[in-house]
Amino acid sequence: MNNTAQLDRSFDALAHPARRTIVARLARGPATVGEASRGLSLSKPAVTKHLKVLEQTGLIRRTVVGREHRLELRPAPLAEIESWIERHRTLWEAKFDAVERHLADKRKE
Amino acid sequence: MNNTAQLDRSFDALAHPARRTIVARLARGPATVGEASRGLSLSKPAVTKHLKVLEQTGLIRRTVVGREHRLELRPAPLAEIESWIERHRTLWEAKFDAVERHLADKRKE
DNA sequence: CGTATTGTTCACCTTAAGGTGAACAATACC
DNA sequence: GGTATTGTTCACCTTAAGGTGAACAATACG
Repeated sequence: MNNTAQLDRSFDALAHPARRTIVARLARGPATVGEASRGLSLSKPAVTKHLKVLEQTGLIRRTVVGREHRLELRPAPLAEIESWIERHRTLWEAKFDAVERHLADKRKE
Repeated sequence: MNNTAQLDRSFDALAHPARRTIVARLARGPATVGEASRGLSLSKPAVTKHLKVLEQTGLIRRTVVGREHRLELRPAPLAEIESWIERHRTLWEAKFDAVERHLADKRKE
């Protein structure tokens, strides 16, 4: 459940703006390579590499149909990241609230 | 609201297991550099560099008290990441559900 | 068949990330 | 004052990430 290596890859995959753009587009629905990378001013090899990262991370899936590659988002890694963050953020908030309460108690004295 | 550069830095900061470990510890409450990095088998310069990344990303804050540096988590970047992911994941789920409903409708025909 | 389209692979380059040991700085302690 | 502790800075090394143009592969289209 605490798969460090997978989280490494997921965070890393989303650290690049081009890859986040692609993910954001695929969140709107499947697309081909050309569609998913339109407007990113990147060479084709660069796009290919970014897609490979996303694919190996498990963030996207590819189906070759004719000469096009149809890409679709796989949200499981997103959910994993969200869960990791949510866990630690709320833990921190709990601690913080405890301190707040403690200070409030002291003010009452 | 859509601060790409900040998201770049935040995702990147959390992509390294050592930095995630430090963040996880600080979620339990403040700690010194030594405490926060205990058990990570890393040289001191390496720890210093990781802390610098976390600090510049805004994920931690440092208060020098005597010869110790007291570190505390700043959860805002975590919240930003969580929000980005949540937005796109739910968008995808909405699309997915729409397809599911469409298929269900077709099965009824 | 010839050619346009979609995308990958190849060979390469440059930069930055992550790591180290050694030296330094500042505070604490006896 | 001398020394231990806490942490950073310095100088360096190695590897991987990200980028490119050129060539290739496979399908589509006239």
